Amino acid sequence: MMDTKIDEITPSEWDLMRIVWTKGSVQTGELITLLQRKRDWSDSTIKTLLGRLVKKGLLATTKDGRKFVYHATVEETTAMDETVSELFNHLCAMKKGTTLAHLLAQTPLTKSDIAQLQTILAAKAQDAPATVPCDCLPPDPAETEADADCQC
Amino acid sequence: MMDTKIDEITPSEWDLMRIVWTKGSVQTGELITLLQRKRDWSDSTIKTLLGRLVKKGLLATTKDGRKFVYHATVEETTAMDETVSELFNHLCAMKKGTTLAHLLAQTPLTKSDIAQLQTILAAKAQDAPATVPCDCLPPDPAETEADADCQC
DNA sequence: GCACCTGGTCTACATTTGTCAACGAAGCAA
DNA sequence: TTGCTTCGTTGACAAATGTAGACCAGGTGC
Repeated sequence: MMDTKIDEITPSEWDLMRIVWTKGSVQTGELITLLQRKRDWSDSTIKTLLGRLVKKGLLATTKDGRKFVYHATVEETTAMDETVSELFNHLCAMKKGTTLAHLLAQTPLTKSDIAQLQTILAAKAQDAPATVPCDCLPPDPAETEADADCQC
Repeated sequence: MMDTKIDEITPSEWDLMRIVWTKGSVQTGELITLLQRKRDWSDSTIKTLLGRLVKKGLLATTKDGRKFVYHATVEETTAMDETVSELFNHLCAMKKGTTLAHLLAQTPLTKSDIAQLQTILAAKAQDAPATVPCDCLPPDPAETEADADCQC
């Protein structure tokens, strides 16, 4: 049961995937044309990437005559969510709030996106803690629950 | 002019950096002790990573007697902001809102983080657009501003 | 029917990342 | 002072990534 490792999409692969997601399904030729408007890659390079994505299980193919038609096996939003969550997991818990603020400020959002975010925040505000401790230092097995060293 | 490529911190390096950021400055020994509580790495591995981080310009050293004391050359929040922004830059503009919602929902935030985010959203709500178009397809040079194909 | 495209597969090679072991110099402890 | 410990430096090697050429097979145009 080939579990697609969504969180291992490389930067180059994102460019490919985005085209596939947006078009729904594509054939090599079209993909190459589109991608070459953005990236200065040779046909070969794109074909290689395509092959690797199929091997990784992120793209699947169906035969159309003798050609392949590629389509994504995961939703774009799922991939985005997982990738972003994965990154956040590696960051200091205490500073995520600030980072999110930075991110929100610079991301173009629609009115309805904003409304949705506001709803979520309002709900979280209910039982939000006063502090979220830094989790950058691995816990000392020989230490009682007092986060001795963290200078955050 | 050695510009530190913040956005090229590898997962392993994040673990190292977080300790340095949190402690302010560390010596090899302490760093190794702390990291080994979390990662099953040999001393060698950690020393190599340390060396690479110095070479990348993310860590700087000052001599304390004959040992080195390592300290970060960029702030943790700066690194977090840049890395996260960088990732977001590769994602579909139209779907960022949903991804942010997902992220906000699952990230522990303090009351003041939430308040800050709410302020930002309130401000953005003022002149937020009704839609943010998908930017996954590279623009066709021969096409007039009509995003013909985007099925988003 | 033959020459050409188009697209799939293989091989290739440099760089980066994940992991280490080995070596050498500088202190500290006895 | 002699040896153990600590730390910095090198070299190494496998896997992943970025990038591309070569080659082969099935259609298409004429």
